[in-house]
Amino acid sequence: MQEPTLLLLTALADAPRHGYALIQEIAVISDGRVKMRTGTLYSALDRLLQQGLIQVERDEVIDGRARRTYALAEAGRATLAAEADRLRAVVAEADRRLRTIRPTARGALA
Amino acid sequence: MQEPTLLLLTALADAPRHGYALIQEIAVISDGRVKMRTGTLYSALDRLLQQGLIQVERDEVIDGRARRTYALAEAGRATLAAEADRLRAVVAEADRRLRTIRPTARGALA
DNA sequence: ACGGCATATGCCGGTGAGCGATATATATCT
DNA sequence: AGATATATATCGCTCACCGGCATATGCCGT
Repeated sequence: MQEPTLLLLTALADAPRHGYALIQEIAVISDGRVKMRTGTLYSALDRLLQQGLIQVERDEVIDGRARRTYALAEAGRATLAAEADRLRAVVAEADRRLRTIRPTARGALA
Repeated sequence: MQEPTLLLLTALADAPRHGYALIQEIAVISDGRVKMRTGTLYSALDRLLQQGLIQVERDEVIDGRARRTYALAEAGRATLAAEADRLRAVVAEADRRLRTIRPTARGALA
């Protein structure tokens, strides 16, 4: 799973949201660093629907504009939790190794 | 940055290693879940060299077999640290949201 | 009245990482 | 002799991501 997908599932974890709201939510989550393009968003939503990780919550028309709201499915919830666990482990390992004194690297302290 | 790349940089964070050793080290880091293919490995190493994130530590011949050892460059160390920070934040956010009671989801408590 | 911005969804083509397969070569173990 | 481990390298396919484009409405400022 790549980061845009991870961010999408994360953005849906606490509440259902529609496409445009997801773009804004992801900007907030990533502290403004990630501005997801609609090409990425809607193709990812299609894919995640296909995989059963998310589901369509409802279709509405607000002020003449179509709005489709997506919700995280149970499978998506489980997938996100598993992915978070895996990444947490890798990040912890990276931190541990970055703090290690490097035995043979040029210019190492030891 | 995708996960194989993250794992490669992590595997080089504590000590320089050659290609084949990296495959094994990544299997250890990922608790046996990731068996990196040589196609992924060597093309990634080429790319990371190109980007200046890693460097060639030395070339040797051990028991008649060529062996090229790679080391994490300073830029790679910084990149890995930054990536770890970013991922840690996203994972924390995912955890927080997964623990949140969902306001409007079907069957939600509230 | 008109331009620009925000809201909102959707498609299309290019790029590039990842991956499976394949090739090559040596040493060791059975 | 054959299988397994060590070790590097290349090739072509696929697919997620991304930039760009298209479409449409509502709102705000001038």
